[in-house]
Amino acid sequence: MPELPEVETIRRDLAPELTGRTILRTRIAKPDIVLNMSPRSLSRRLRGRRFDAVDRRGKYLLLRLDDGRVLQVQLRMTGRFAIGDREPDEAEFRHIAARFELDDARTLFYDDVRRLGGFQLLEAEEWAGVEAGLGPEPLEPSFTAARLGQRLRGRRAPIKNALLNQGRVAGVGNIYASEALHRARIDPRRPAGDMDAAEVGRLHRAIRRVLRGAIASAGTTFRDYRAVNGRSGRFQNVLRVYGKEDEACGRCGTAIVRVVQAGRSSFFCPGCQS
DNA sequence: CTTGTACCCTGACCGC
DNA sequence: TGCGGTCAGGGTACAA
Repeated sequence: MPELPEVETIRRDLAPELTGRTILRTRIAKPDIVLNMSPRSLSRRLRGRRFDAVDRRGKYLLLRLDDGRVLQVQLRMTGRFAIGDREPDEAEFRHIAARFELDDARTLFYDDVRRLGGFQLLEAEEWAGVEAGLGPEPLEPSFTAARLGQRLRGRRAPIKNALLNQGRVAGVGNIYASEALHRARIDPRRPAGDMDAAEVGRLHRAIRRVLRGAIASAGTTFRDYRAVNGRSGRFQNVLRVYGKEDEACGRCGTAIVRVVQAGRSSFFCPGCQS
């Protein structure tokens, strides 16, 4: 799925379009994308509701409704949105799973090839419970190097795995974990709790730089990710290790290697990441 | 508590 | 052209 920068890009695309709009009708084409109730029940509860705000927390997109409930969206690997007054380009959006008809004669379309993503309509307290399990938001001022160090203290798991754990830090996924570790010159296999303060400091900086840079580039389109209405990101042009197995490290020239950690690919430079 | 594995689902790609 | 294996920006339910 989209990681934090991709979800943030989608949030910025959707916020001005949805805020203040009312949902006239919801049509669910693929029932398994509604995660905590029946599609009928979701449609019934959304009818007549207005979007008050479009927020993000970690990789969750939060469509806040005027009845205080939150329509929580997880895009996982292949979730996408389009909005318009007609069906989106069929070549790009061929697995439309949900349609939300709005009061301005347009429709919000949700497309998801693999259907790993989906929607949950939550009461405010239910969302608060989910949110309580998430780690700090890495671009907030409250996310300091000391806070990161405290979140990693005592962890024996490899640092790469710890970064993917949303309860440690929210929003970092497989691409940006590898990219941040390369910029911080830290081996992804290092036990998370073993790093000294200087290393944690470098990692903290690197996480923020990478995520900010990726937002400024409207995300990374490595494969499936698209912003609203099919726009690609540009951060793939400046990746340093992700997907670059056997290519020369831009910093030291050593060949980038790929290893598997927790079932996911990690890319790093054995020459300058220790 | 931790850590690893299986699984959800479809499609693209590679070697045979 | 087909077939099987592998892999994919994610996360959860289990078992050990």
